[in-house]
Amino acid sequence: MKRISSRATSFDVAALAGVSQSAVSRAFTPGSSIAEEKRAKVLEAARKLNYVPNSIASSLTTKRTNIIALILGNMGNPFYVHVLHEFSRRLQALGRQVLIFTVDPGSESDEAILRALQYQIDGVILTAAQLSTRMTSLCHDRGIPIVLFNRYIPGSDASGVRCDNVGGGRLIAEAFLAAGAKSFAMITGDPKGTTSQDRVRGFVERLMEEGIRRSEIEEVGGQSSYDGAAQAALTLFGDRARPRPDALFGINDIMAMGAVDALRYRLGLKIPEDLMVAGFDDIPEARRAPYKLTTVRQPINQMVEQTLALMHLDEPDRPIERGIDMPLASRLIWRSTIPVPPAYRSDIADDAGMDESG
Amino acid sequence: MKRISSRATSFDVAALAGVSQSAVSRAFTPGSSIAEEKRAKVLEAARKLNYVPNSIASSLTTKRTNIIALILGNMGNPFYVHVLHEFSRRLQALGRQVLIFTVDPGSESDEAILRALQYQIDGVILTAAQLSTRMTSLCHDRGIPIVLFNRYIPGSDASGVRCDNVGGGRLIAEAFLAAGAKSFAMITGDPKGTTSQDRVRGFVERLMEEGIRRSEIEEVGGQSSYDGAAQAALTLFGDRARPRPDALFGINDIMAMGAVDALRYRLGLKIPEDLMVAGFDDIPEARRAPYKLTTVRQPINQMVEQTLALMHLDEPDRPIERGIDMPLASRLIWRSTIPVPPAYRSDIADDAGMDESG
DNA sequence: GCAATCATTGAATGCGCATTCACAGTCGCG
DNA sequence: CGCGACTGTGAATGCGCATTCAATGATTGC
Repeated sequence: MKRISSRATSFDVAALAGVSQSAVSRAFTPGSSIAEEKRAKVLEAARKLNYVPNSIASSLTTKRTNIIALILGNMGNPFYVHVLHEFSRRLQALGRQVLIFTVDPGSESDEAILRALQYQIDGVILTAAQLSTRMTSLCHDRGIPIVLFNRYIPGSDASGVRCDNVGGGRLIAEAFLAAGAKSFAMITGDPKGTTSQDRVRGFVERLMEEGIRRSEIEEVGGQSSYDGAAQAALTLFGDRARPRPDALFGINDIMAMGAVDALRYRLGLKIPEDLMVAGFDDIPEARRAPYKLTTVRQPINQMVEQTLALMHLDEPDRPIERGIDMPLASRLIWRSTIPVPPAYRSDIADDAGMDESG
Repeated sequence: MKRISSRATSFDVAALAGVSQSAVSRAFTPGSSIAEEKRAKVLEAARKLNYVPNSIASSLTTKRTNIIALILGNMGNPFYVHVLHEFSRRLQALGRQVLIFTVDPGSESDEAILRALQYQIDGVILTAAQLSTRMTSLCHDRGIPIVLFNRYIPGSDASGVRCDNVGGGRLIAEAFLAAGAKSFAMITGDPKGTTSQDRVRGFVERLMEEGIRRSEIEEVGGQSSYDGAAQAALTLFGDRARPRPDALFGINDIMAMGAVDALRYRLGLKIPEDLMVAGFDDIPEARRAPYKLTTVRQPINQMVEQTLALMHLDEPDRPIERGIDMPLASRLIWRSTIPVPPAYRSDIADDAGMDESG
């Protein structure tokens, strides 16, 4: 059995193939000037030696690692898992690698970004975490694009990609109103996050247009999780003495699901008969039989594409766009947690799941 | 506003601090020989220049990148999401970075491993994907440990970490029998995976000990997903003409959940009255109110620790253990999809969720 | 048929850092 | 008071590769 040298270098391959090291490098670099015959010889030698090019070494000279840092702030929310999956797929297809960092929901991402910078990453995608201006400029000074996913930071240099959360909130208010709701409640998430704020704002805004006062809309904040929302639902609806609102907006699907389960199984309420509920995101779980959640669909694939476009990985020298924020349109998915008013009958979700075009 | 040089190098820092480049390197290397006073001077200069050490460059000399490749074969199963999260947390705490690769469930991981090797990763963790012997030796020849998570490959040099799936399958058979079940069915997953095979084996083995013949145990394979299992459940139970088995084993929780929903909402069956169901894994979703799934808990944290131990990241020169496979004990979590027999009353899950000790 | 162009090629260089080596002080101990 | 044992230090080197540069032979155009 042939003893194979572990970690052969381009020089080893060059020696075996009887060519220069430059030639080996060229053989593995698409588009470089090398005779097809010679390239074949090099590849053959490389195969014999189990040679694997060292990307780390090459990135020393090229200044590109093809690594993208993905910072995840809330893996407990399936929405972000879905996002991770989508980014992973797309970036792999583009020949990029994904370096993962998980941080506690809503906490600072500074440490993670610092670590990422040490690895000379080509870009940063940030979900559900705070971003300091110091880190933003640290990245931008180095020509590293940083994109906020599903959030934006007012006044920040960092660009962001998100859907129209205000509009989405309005859609939900609209749906509740159309279904005849008169009194309203919300379970909100991270109060520092613009995502939650905007959804609330759109929702409230629309209701106020109908003459409902803000003070009449009950609100409870919770941990941005299934359990947090279940807890919040109990504090909102557990008190039998108070009149019960007849519509509940869960600020995202996973929280809406937590609320739905608490309402049904702990308080014995019927949805939508006793109470209508809506979520936001349209995660795959939202359409499962126990939930059939009426919700607003985020155009994940569009958002992912937009994010990649903002990073313009193919033109690394292009100056980074600062502070871009182009909200994408979202749309309402009618299912079963709000009675469907006649005018909307044709909109009922066929439930092919989250669709590709968004 | 001070114009900050982008990407200062250790030489820049050295110049500003009035020391040699070696000193800068030492200042950032814990445990190296440098006077505290000088280190402080270096760090001060580094701060002024926004210097971030280049891990890529340093790994060229140290031969360690502190990057671990994590190959995920089935992100649709929350179990693996949980696993990813756990690895991410642990590895970050150990000062390692996680490079993610997603591959289609059950497909070859060769391409992903090859990409990982280019980045000179320090180790590979593989979940729910196939592994060729060629890749195994490619890694091992380079001294890179590769650990299979939640599976093993008979005859492979790669070590694996998993729970006692055979024993877990037996626990479930046991539970069904204790609850008085007489006829049985299974929805199985990836037929190539030892995990599914072993669970089936233990389950069938235990039933056969009670005189039940293998041919009497109905089995349908499905896509290893919620939807795949829902589909499988309909083919198993949709035929009203045949006698209905009174116990169904879903090979993992996400599939059991898909089956439960299909049985309840499509076929109108009551669980556990008409039919008992069990899953496997004990994912966080399993304990939610609509499911309350009786299942076998995998000791995730133990498994993660075991995996890290097998990679002995702190002793990179230690030879790699080949073909290690030490199944960890699993245990049954009683919830509501199997009627709890009197003898087991004290075992009912308090449902604090997946616990830390496993 | 000859000069000008072009496609290939290898030697040399540098990317940013850790590490080795030799050397200058310091200290301890007899 | 003196010599070995240490500690701290900087110059020099090399990690594995891409790239530049100059040189070569091949090809084209006229």
